[in-house]
Amino acid sequence: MSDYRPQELERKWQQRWTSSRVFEVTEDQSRPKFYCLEMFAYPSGHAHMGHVRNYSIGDALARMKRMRGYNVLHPFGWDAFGLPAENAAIKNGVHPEASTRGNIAHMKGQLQRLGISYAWGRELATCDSEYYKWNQWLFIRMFERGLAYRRRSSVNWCPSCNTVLANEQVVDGGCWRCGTPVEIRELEQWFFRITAYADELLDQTTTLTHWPEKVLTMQRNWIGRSEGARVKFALEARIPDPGSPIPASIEVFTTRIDTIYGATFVLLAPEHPLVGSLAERSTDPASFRRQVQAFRTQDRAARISGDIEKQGFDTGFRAVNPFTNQQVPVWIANFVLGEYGTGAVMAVPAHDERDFDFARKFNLPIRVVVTPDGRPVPAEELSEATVAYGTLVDSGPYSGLPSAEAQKQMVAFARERGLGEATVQYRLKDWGISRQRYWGTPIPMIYCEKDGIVAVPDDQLPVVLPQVAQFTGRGDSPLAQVPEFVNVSCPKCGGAARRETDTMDTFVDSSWYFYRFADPRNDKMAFDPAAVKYWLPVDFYVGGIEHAILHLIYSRFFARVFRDIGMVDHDEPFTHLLTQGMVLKDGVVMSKSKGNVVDPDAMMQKYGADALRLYVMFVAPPEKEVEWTDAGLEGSFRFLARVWRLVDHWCETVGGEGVGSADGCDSLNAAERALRRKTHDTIRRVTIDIEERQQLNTAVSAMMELVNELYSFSDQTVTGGPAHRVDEDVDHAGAFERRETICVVREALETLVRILSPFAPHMAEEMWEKLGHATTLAAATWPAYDPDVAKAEEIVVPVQVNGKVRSRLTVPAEVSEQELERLALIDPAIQTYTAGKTVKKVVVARGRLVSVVVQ
RNA sequence: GCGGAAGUGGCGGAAUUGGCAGACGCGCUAGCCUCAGGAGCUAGUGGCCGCAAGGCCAUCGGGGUUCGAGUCCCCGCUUCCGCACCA
Repeated sequence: MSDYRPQELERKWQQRWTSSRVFEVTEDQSRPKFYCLEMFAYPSGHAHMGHVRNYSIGDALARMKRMRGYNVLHPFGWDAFGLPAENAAIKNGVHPEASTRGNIAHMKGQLQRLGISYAWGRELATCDSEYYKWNQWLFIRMFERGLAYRRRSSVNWCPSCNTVLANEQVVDGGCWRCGTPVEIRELEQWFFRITAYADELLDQTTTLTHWPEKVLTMQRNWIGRSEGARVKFALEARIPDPGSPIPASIEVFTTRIDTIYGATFVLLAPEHPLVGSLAERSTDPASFRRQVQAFRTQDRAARISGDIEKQGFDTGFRAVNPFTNQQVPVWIANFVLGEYGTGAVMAVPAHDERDFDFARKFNLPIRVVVTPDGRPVPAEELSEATVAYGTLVDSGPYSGLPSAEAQKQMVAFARERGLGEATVQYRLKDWGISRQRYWGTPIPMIYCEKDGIVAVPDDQLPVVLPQVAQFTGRGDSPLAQVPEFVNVSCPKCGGAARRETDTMDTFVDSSWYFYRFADPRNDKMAFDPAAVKYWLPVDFYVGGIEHAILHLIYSRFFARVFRDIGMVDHDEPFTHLLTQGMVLKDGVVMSKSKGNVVDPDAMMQKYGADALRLYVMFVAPPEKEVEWTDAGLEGSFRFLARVWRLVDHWCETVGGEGVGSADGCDSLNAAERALRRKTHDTIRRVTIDIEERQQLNTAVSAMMELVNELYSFSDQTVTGGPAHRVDEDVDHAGAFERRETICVVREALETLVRILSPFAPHMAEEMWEKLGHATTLAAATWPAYDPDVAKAEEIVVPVQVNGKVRSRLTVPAEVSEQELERLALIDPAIQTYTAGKTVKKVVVARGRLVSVVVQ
């Protein structure tokens, strides 16, 4: 008898897996491939429970699929560039490269102790020039195609991180990383034209049938397509014209052109390009500018704290509603967004809540032009805006038309007259990728006085990140401090030029790493298209919901870019997405600042990696949040110890080479048949739970049931089952004379060990060995389920009378419906309820239930 | 406000197509074993009534469909998540 001591045996099997290279793969055409991927890790220094859960889930699937005969690619890597390493450098002077390498080494050790079946031979880190060289290569391809471009723009600036943020990285008005309120700055920036793919990214969400609905919804909302029209409102010519000419009209964007007869004023965003000219020509330019400035500064800060009051002022200028030909006042309003649509809107107070509030506050006219039934309603009767579609009233020739039809005709009219046209607006904006930081991929561009913006020639890639000794945290790009980096000769004219000193957003790195895993050591190209064609798309991708927008939309964008430059032949990179829930402690996310972190290393030290893995999969379905409890982990440990004792008890008796089966035994007694049935039914349940449902918690439950059954079987079979043997240490081997018992138990144990191996691989290997197998379990075959064996011979069928269960019939599984009905009606317990009453109806659900209705 | 998901014992959670609600585990109770137990084994564990057999009530609340509803439909409540002045 030996006790379950996970630590030693886990080390043993980890070493064997490494030395036998069982998890390394090639493009084996003879087997179906399966690409199982967990989101790679930022090397923060320590793996946390979220990592443990993420990788345990992925590993269970990878190991199971491998045993099912798939050629499984299961790689891991490091999202190694990023701000924390650089901020640490500013604080304590350790170079980001050094701290990152150290963190990777430590975390890799942790993951190896967890026993995740990674193909470590394919490991990559994005901070290696062998990797980021291809970021640069791809950037240049995008530049050539107009998908990467440079422009001056207002950008989100985090004053704490001292760098720019993409729109996707601004959360509640603050930095996604540190929460500091975001400021607006004007900078020259590089952008990726993700909007060129907006429609495709939106439309193809419908093809992602194995993605969580929640993620698709979030992406759809983020892209935010809305169909409408741009319409020009002519500016009144009465504007005095000292100085520069100004546009003759204001273009507005609207989704409700059918309400244009109710457009009684025009609103401009404080950022609208026309504002300067209007100020200049206004009666009091100084006051005009002061008010605009107040709105501009107010905007961001106010948005963080929540609602802001609607404010605005009359510019004094007038525009003409092109449908009514009436003059309407032009106001500037703090709630109109400069970056959406045209930065100008036609205000229809009767049919838009915001415009209604604004009109009421400033006493502007309201006109009702759409009603549910086409009957006019006086504006005075409105207590709030009516936003719904209906029938037009007081709308000239369009009166009486339904909204939808009116929209069509009005757009057509506007187009004919050159007043406007149908257009589509997106909430999605181009992806700003310039970062004024050091620890990232240098943008491979050169600025020449003569030739302008010039790409670094391919044969000069990579542009290697230079060594920088001092990290000051000042707001400018650290690379600008390195003259030998900055000063280059122009690749075109050879004259003096300077390099771009910004680096790329690290989300660029993570947008295509899953392709690189297919061919990670290629030094001629980003990846061999043939290797990617074999492995991609990723069959199963596991990661946190926090990447629902950022990473997952950028990756879908990059897949299309690679497709359009001819390197991949699919549209979508991830077939099946599983977003695992967070691991909480005391109801909140574990974090150092809250002091509620449970350290995976400590848990592995105490209970072993297998128990930890099993626990995080058993505690709840993968996508749910879970609350960490030590007691739960102990329970999982106890279960493994229970399995251990069971196998320990039986192994000498039933062990042997080759996988055993009870197929040949045809003289099984009832207990043996029952155990076989449970064994095969467990295979069925666990297989479906992992492969089809990813419901890992119920897979574990099923195995626990089998173990419970094996214990009772042992108790029935021999005096002193495994329980007693612990203390008595008696050799019972001689007690088993029945060959059938040995066959059935062996089949059950070999099944159990194999289906448990995706969850507790080390212990499963050890038990597999104890059962007499010389080859590694990691490469063993998943047990086959025999439906005939799993089928019960006898079933218990409940019988209801008027909806309440009154009796149970034990009948042969093959029993007919007629026979079931007959048996139910003659059952004494049922007859006590039917006596003296009329049986109105009997419903038989074959194999499930009999329902008798009496009156 | 808009959009999404979900409400089941003391707790985490089960329940194929509408078919025995509460699998499995945690916790708790009792017994056995033990020098000891934070080990192991056995049994019990939704509520109420009952000595018992058994009965009644129970899946957020209220209606409905059905022989039969946690599951389907309608109304309402609550919670969580995402977006949020996007015209």
